[in-house]
Amino acid sequence: MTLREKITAKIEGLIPKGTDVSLSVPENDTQGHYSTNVAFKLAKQKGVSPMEEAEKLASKLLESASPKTVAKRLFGQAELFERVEAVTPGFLNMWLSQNALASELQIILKEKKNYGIVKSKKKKKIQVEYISANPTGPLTLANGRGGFFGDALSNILEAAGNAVEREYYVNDTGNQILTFGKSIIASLGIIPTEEEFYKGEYVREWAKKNKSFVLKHKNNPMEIGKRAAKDFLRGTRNTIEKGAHIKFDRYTSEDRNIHKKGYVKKALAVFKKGGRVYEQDGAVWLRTKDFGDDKDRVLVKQGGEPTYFLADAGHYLETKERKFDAKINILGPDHYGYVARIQAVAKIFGLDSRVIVTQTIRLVSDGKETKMSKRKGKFITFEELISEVGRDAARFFFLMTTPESHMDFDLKLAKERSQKNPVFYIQYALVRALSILKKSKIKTSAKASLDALQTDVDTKLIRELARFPEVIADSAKDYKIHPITKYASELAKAFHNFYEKERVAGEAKNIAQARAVLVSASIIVFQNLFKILGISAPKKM
RNA sequence: GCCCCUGUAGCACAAUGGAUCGUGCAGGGCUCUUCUAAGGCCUUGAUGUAGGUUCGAUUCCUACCGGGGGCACCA
Repeated sequence: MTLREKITAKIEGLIPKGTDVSLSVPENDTQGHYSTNVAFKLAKQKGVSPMEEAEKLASKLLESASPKTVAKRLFGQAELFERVEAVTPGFLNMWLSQNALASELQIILKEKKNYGIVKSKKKKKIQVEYISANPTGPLTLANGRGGFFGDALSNILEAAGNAVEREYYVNDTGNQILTFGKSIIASLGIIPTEEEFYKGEYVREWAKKNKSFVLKHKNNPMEIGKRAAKDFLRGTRNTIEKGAHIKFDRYTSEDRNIHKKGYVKKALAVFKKGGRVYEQDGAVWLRTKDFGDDKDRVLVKQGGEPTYFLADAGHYLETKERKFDAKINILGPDHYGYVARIQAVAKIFGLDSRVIVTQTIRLVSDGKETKMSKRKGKFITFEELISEVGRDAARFFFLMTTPESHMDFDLKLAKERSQKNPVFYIQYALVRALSILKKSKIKTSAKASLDALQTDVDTKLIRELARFPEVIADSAKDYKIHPITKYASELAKAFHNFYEKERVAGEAKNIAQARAVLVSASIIVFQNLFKILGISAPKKM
């Protein structure tokens, strides 16, 4: 039970059932360690003044604590609050007791790497799909953004007690691969180029490197496209896994896992059986309008060929049949138009589905916009970003923002700023913590008395540590990552402040031992935090 | 034209309908005899415009003015 849950439970016990109690952590300590606006809600229900309600609640909270206090003290525990105050116009501010805070440290020491992790009895099986870039070239920054987001989101959902599969869906067949193959042939001047061909430098490079293969199969562009796609996917996997430390459990092949396993036909059969399709102009359409889409969508083209959309439907059916409770799909902004139709499909299959659309990254250079285009080959690749600014800096930089923010990105500035990236500030805090324990040579004992942790700086650090499970829980609920990066900065700030203001080595024994516990707990939380964010936990810098 | 996202300080970003709008970078000033100064402390500076709802609006609603993206039998 987190501190927040303990407080919430206490308040809920004093008010009518069904009233939502929400707690906030004020930035200013004079407004309490935790604060609630529940008095406003109660006042509205009863038609009285919020201040009156807040005052009543404040005295009740203190009363409810006191009868048990004596008994609790006998067992070495004290009450939750040190102080509760009602403040105009009706806020209820609460300060935790030193004992309540200190006991949280013992929990951290006991749970170690499980601190902040929810042990769920009924795990939900969730598939998270991200990146899924076409294997027709290098990864873009937008791919990278989605990749970092998906990776961290998967970590968070796992921490919240779910079983997560991280999936990369590879479109390794169909029209795009055909076009890709043709583009390669055209890049050698064998056939004339066309508007929709891929024209990046990487296309020509691959063609040159594989010239004999291209010449041999110049009448079979699909073959060439598939071969090139395989090569690019290998490069992509290398960038993602080794370069960016983005993990995947499964690379699902559209060709092998979906088409060849019959899921495309199966999906169509389900649609037909459910009366969701009709024929028009020689094509087969799905009634996605029934589910809020702008228009109905084609499943089978005039020539009898399935659309990508139908293949994607097959993919969703596969996910459903593999017994997932939910699927989260993280798409780039260029796929926005796709959301309504794929959600329609999910609904038809009865798959709990959520689509998160990340917004564009606008590439700027010296204040001017540079257009990114994969087909024209004008873009900064994800790989370049990682090698220029480093993986931890790149990851943190992207995770700091909400997915729906439109970022302006300047590689030159990013390089300049990579040295000043907040991620180093946070990692440095861990390094300092490790250093303290190493230099002071004090053994951390879980049984050490923590009464000596009395200064505001000590208390502030404990409070930040105790927020960790709360932040993780909130993020999992909202599918948001950036609050965690913000929390990481705040925790690091509290630690650096502690480092400057208080000492461990050289203090009286009881203080040194208590602070050693505090430092150990900090190390545990930093390490758990870094694991979830996917950044490295350095031992020295 | 229709749909989605978005407008906060010089820059990049935060803010479950809550209190004096936060953080980093940049700018100005202080700070290493002490567990790593990649640190600490102080400081300058912002909600696109006009209405509305509310005890309370950066947040919700309307209009306007900007920015990005999407509107294929491509994905």
